[in-house]
Amino acid sequence: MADLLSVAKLAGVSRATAARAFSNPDLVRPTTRERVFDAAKQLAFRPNKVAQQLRSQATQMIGVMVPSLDNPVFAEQLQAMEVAARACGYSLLVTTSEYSPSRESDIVEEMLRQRVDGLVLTVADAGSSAVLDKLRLETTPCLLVYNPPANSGFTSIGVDNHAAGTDATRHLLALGHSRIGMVAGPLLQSDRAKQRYAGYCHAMIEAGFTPRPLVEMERHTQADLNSLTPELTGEDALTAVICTNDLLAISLMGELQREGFSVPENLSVMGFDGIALGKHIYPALCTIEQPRADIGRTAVQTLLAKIRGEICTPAPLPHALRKGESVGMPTTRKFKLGTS
Amino acid sequence: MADLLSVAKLAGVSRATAARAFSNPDLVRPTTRERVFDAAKQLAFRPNKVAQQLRSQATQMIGVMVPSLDNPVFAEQLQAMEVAARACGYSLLVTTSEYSPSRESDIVEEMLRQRVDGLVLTVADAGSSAVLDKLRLETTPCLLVYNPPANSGFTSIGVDNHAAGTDATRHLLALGHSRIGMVAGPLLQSDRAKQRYAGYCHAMIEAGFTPRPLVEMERHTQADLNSLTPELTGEDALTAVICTNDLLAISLMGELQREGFSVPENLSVMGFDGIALGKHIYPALCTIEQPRADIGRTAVQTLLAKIRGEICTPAPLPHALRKGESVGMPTTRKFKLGTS
DNA sequence: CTAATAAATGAGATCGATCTCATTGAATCA
DNA sequence: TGATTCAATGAGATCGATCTCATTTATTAG
Repeated sequence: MADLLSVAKLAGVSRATAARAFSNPDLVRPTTRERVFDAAKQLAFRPNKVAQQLRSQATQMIGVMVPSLDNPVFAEQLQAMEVAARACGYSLLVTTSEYSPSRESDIVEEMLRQRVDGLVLTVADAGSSAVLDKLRLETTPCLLVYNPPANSGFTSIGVDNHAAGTDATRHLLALGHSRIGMVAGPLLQSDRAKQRYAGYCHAMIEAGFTPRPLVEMERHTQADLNSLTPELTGEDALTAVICTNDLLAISLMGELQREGFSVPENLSVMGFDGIALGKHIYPALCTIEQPRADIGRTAVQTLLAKIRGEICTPAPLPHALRKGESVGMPTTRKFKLGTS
Repeated sequence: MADLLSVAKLAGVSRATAARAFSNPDLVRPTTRERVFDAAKQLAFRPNKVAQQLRSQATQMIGVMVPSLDNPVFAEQLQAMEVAARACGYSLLVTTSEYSPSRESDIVEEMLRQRVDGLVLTVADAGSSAVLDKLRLETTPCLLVYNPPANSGFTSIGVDNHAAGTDATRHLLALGHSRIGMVAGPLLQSDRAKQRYAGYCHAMIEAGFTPRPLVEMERHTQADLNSLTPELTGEDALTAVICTNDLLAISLMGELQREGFSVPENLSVMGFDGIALGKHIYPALCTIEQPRADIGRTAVQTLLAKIRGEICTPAPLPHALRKGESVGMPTTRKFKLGTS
């Protein structure tokens, strides 16, 4: 591939002049400039970013790490980040940790070697994370997304999970539910889930009810009806559940319907995240919508500000309750498992 | 950040020796090597990939362009690619074209400047694509995903869309359907959709029925019931529809149910792609499953082979029919729109 | 104990672009 | 016309790692 030197030779100028023709055209006499451009076109010259990056000590690349792109929450956030980054001339180096702390460390090390200008991470657990401990010692600007800011010492973009959990619960309480449960994925996903659960507890107690223990599913994104069965039978059977993410909620609804129960008549189901698909299924998923696009955009903008050396600590972004058909008033209609 | 030179100085050796201690340890006397490693640790030395890339003329980076990460098909493919690439020591530079041809060109140019070792693209229309015309003149290895290989002159990873369309249609025919329609997103998404439609026509004719025209929705991922209404009423109203992607199918099902119709009793709905969520909703989406993870993995492996200079033209990957509750036998149960 | 061979190391060039500083050339003024 | 100033350009260093080739040091053989 043609380099600047060959362009310069063909144009009969020095490398310096050829470089200037591109980076600082005003400093080059118009006729000379044109000769350089012509030469560049003839040779199909394409500037080498790697060389520019080495020289300028900046890559204009942002390293992004999310747990998994199989979950639309992260995919949709990434989509927004990509658009925002490209608009500012930055590229995204994308990796997935698959919720593995050791992979998290490897990935970040790799990205630092690549000299990304900044990092946007969603870690499994911001409370106790080897990567974050390591990053505290580094100078590369760094930002968390979705992870609660508490204790980590890092700037974090996301909603107030506690308040969101409270709001979700209050919504159900307002409809008359009192036997409300909460379902989460495996513990790994804990930090967000914990805060949401805390918010749930807060709302329950506030309303004079006793919070139930968090029910843990084995997978992040797939509900297992059996784990929930005990909570759905007996006198104080649940009338509503809140899932800590939408995929869990959607698959739970599916399982229920598949077993012959109906949502929300037998059980109201709420989700968390607000993935686009939730609106289109039937019954439409009632959920707490995180402004995913906003989060992605804000993450990029905040990080770029940090890279420029500006100090900025963005406020939590507003979440919103998205109503949906998956939640109704509590009914007396009894749940009879195994009768389908 | 400490560089090799400072490490070398601290260890009392030349840059060459310090470099060798890492890249070719056997050539360095053990005691010297240890001194270098110690110095590296003391200075928190972290090799600079940018410099290595410039020197070695290889970035170990793959440029990836997909239309949008809001569609789980692409997100899931990307997830698989990321895992496969990292396993081979490659990183992914990820971009989204948002189905815009001009953005496609910009992105590819950008990635070539970044000197990615190869490109994996899903273009809007492989038949008439400015990017592909440009890439034909380049030497950077390049690969299409999902785009049908026909005519483009590029290696392409994906399923046989024609055969898949035929299989989908035959499945419905076998259940007794004959009034089968097909629904697609806007024309942009044409190349895949067209082939699938052709497959549908093939199967219809083969069975002695007249294919219906392709119904186009305004959005890629959201069905609009009104556009379909004419096809659902009257004597020869459809009993089944095939959507050219799962999101379309899922939202169509939702719309139908929301209007008081039931799937599959009033209308059988099939999708195309096989996104993970389709299995969990109710009724579970009957669809043609593309081996997304396989596609991602194969794409990476094929591209890496190309980068190594090997010649390889992978066969189309096998698609599979995923049965689901969204498809049933045709019933005489009449469709009455506006009666809900 | 010296010559020959092998092992270990260093000096310097290279990848491609860009920045600083010096130099050339032209234009302006006295 | 000679001095002064500014525009235009070039030479060379730099970013950080690595490769080639030459040189030094250690090892073995004769």
